[in-house]
Amino acid sequence: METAFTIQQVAQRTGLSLDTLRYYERIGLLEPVERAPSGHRRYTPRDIAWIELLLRLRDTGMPRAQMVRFAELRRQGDATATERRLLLEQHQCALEQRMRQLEQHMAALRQKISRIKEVEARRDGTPQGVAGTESQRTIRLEADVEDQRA
Amino acid sequence: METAFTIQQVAQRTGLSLDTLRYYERIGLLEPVERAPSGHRRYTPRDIAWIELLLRLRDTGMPRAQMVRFAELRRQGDATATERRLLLEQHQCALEQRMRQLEQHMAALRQKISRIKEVEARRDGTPQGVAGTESQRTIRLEADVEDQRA
DNA sequence: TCTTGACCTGGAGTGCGCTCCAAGTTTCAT
DNA sequence: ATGAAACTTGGAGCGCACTCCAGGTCAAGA
Repeated sequence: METAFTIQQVAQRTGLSLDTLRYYERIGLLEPVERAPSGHRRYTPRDIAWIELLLRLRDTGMPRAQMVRFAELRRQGDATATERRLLLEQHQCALEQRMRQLEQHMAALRQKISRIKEVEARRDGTPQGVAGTESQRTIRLEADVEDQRA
Repeated sequence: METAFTIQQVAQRTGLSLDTLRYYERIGLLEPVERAPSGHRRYTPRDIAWIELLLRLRDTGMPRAQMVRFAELRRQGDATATERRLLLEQHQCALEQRMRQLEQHMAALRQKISRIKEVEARRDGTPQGVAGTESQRTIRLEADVEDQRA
């Protein structure tokens, strides 16, 4: 009737370690998992789905406290649906903002890379006659580093 | 000739704390900063530019070891330009991948939110006659949570 | 001169998110 | 029946990235 998974199987499916799974339960991210008569944990597909959601939230930078809060709300059932939705929407906003910031960082990074390329070009492309000493070039061209004012 | 900033000023400009600035110097992210005769740190605009680059790298998730490596290369001057560029390009790739992953998480989040909205709609939109007990609804509708199988 | 505030150093402390360990069951294949 | 593998618990340990503290020096205005 109900498929049940061992902690090992869940670890494989989710990529979490056994220790981490138990740890998440300890800190309240997972509600206490069902047990076999032996005391071994038996995870339901629902548990797995929940873990997968948690991982998304974690990977998108949701603070631990917020995740615990979300887990608590979930335990209280559908009555808290709106509150949970608001929490997720808030997180969504934060994530959007974060992504915009990353875009900006990316642009700056691209710029930095092309500045370094210029340095490389000057270095490789101006081999007038014989090779000058390394130190001369080193001193002359290091300017790229401080080019970063913007 | 050369503008110099106190640690306080740099903290304000960069958003880092005094302690963090000193800490970065200790672990080699910043090369030893110039000192006033008194022993107080005097940061140059170049230092600030470097810190700003570091912050970008940090905020885009570059591992600390890689940042230290990058700092070391920079100290060695233009001779290491290519190596530095490769390092940045590698980081850029990692960042692109990360951003794609975030997009996916974002999509999943949107889906999750609309599922919760359905729950809310069922709850609010089916007030046939009188209000039923809270507990009844709670049990019936909690399905949304395990809907997360994909 | 005195005091206040900015700065210095070395080192200890913190919170997060695991990760590892020891000592003791339980399960399972042979 | 036996031994290895899987599981349990409570608690200690770890790496990161700061953050705080004590005890001292330095700078500048009343």
